[in-house]
Amino acid sequence: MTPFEAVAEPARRALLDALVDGPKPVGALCAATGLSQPNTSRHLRILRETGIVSCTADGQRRLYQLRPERLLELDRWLTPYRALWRSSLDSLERHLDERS
Amino acid sequence: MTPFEAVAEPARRALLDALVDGPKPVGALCAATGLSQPNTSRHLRILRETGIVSCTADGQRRLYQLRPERLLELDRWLTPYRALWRSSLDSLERHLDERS
DNA sequence: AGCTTATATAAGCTTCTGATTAGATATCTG
DNA sequence: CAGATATCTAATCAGAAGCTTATATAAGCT
Repeated sequence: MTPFEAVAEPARRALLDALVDGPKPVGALCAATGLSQPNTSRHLRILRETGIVSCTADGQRRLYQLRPERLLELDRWLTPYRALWRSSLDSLERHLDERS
Repeated sequence: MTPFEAVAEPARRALLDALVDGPKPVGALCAATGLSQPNTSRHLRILRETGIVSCTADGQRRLYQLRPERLLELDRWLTPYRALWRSSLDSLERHLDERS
């Protein structure tokens, strides 16, 4: 799965957002997102197979951790569009400047 | 539809990529992407309803144009992750520095 | 007006995706 | 070992999404 598709699902974005401040076990992710446990596991698996998170066993729990490198693909894809909206911001600024 | 979902579809990314260098009519977008005409129209409609492209009539054709502002949402969402992968790049650099 | 080109829409089909329920596996604790 | 806890997997189902074919609309041309 592409990172684009992985991140398109709101539940998965919620999981990722919950992982920004460090690794967490599945239970904590259920609590943070309100997803059912099986559903959490399913989405975590998708994220894991996409390479966006990794997981390490910790006794009876599994700690999930962000592996943000793959999100670089999103960032790279955005690059040409960034240039565009910068230029539209610029023209907005020019417009405002002209009016002031 | 969120920009995340809009951009998750490869066909729609292809359409957007084809629009980076300026507005184009539907026919040109079909040719550029290899999508069938009805399919192109369908995806363009989704992009239009999401606010990522706009369209203006030009005689019998319709010129589609990027409206990249909504993609800013993607960029903003990426922000915290950017910080993370920067720090992992930093630690990679430190690692390489130590070895040199 | 009649024909052609450009685009949009509708119907139908198939495939995919997400949620739930139930059950399996493994670890911990007493 | 028995029971409890944490997590994963499988089965099932409903709804969404994409593609194709066929048709409609509208603008241009002769």
